[in-house]
Amino acid sequence: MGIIERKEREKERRKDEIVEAARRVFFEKGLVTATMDEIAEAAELSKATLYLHFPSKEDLYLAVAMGGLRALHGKFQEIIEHEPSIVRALHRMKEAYMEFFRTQRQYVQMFSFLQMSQFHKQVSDHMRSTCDSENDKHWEAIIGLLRRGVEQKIIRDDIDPTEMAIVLWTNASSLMLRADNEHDMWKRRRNIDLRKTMETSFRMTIDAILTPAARLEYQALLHAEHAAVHQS
Amino acid sequence: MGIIERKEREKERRKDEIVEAARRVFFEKGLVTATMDEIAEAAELSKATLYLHFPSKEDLYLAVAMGGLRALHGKFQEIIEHEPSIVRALHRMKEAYMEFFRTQRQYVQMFSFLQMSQFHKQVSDHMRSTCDSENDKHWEAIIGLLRRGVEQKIIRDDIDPTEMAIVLWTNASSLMLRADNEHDMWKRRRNIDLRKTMETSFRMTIDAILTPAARLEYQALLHAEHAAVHQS
DNA sequence: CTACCTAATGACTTCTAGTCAGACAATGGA
DNA sequence: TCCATTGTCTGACTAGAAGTCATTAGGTAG
Repeated sequence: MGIIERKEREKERRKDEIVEAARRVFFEKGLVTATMDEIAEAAELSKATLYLHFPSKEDLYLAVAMGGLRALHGKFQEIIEHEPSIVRALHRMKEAYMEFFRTQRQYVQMFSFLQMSQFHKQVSDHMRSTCDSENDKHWEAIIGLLRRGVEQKIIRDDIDPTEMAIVLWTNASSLMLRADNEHDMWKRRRNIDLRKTMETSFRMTIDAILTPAARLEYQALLHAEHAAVHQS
Repeated sequence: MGIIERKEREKERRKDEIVEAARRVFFEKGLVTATMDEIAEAAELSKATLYLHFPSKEDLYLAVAMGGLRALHGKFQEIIEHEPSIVRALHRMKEAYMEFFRTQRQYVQMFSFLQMSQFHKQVSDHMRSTCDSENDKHWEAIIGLLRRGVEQKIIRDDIDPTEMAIVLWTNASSLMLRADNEHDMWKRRRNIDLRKTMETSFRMTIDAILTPAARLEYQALLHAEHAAVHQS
């Protein structure tokens, strides 16, 4: 009869509206300072209605974070599917990663929250498993790419693709978080640019896992880009 | 007259008692779930008394975390001062680091909290600057060691000691946090031991920053240790 | 027109961080 | 010995926000 489906759709849309309102409020105030009343006001709904759709503030926060993760994952997927060169794909994923957080800084803290299990006091099992499967997709994509790299002899065969995916992603995230919090402090006190430190760290890791031939390709790529930047 | 000094001492001791009680409660329940009433009970004081000594729950939490950081820093300092070989010092610091968090897992989340600025809603300026100077000491120690490494041609001279200190510490911390949260998940789903991943990541980074001669020393050290473990 | 179902809400409860006026205890002087 | 002072401590309180629920409103089917 179609009415049920329409209601389903409307319910989903309502949920999305709430998440979008929550995103705005959380972006501005962060998890702790933002209140459900403020989010309700931003969504032009009553607080009780929010609780019809999300069982807790933390669930709502995670829904916002998952939206961000999906967006970033989409960019990665796009690169993985369309870039034939694995070396270039890794490089472009790093660029996309930097760009994503440069333009949407607030996701840095949100993604880090996923790791802070002691703050997950009220997260529902349903949301937990949603996060889980979303995360799994993300890991699968990166691990798959590295695995292909090993098969194609781009990446050394004594490297475990899964381990290396964890190392790359975890290191990038944590340096990004530090940059988000302490960028000015390091610049001021010790004249360190944490953005550059991230680049250094990434480059070092990639250098360490590539086969000699691939390393040459990577260095040529960096060199070309360097030249291009200095030309413009 | 000595009485003032005695009062000072008693006040300090009282503060320490509160921190110790808080540590027990925070270790058991984490920042969010633990309540000031519980901590007051554990300290055998009223809640109002806690607030005479610490202006907020977060301040108290950070005081506990700083106690942990001081303890770890002490172990590092000990190694730095007494171990003449920089390669061995780095290795022993890694061991001390792993051991510290193996025996006191709860500090993993606590240290990570330092980076989650969005949760610092009520931290006093005084505590902020205490953390700051405590952190600074810690960084100075690691950076100093790496700088000596460069001077002694143990570490490659194109490495910036400050940058590398940040990379080493940040990467270790973030993998430790992931291991704390997701160890079982990775073991179960993909048969990955995150402890080993941490070792791999550390070894790779050290390998990448040492000069060729020092790298031989490092590999010999790992080899000897490996043999010793297999013998016992 | 009525019965029903779902979405929505205002008013409510509960919990906990943080406050404050006043009790209590130790010191020091008369 | 007694009083004044100072600093420590606490029970009872307030404020604010998460989460709940009985009730209302609006659309749908018979």
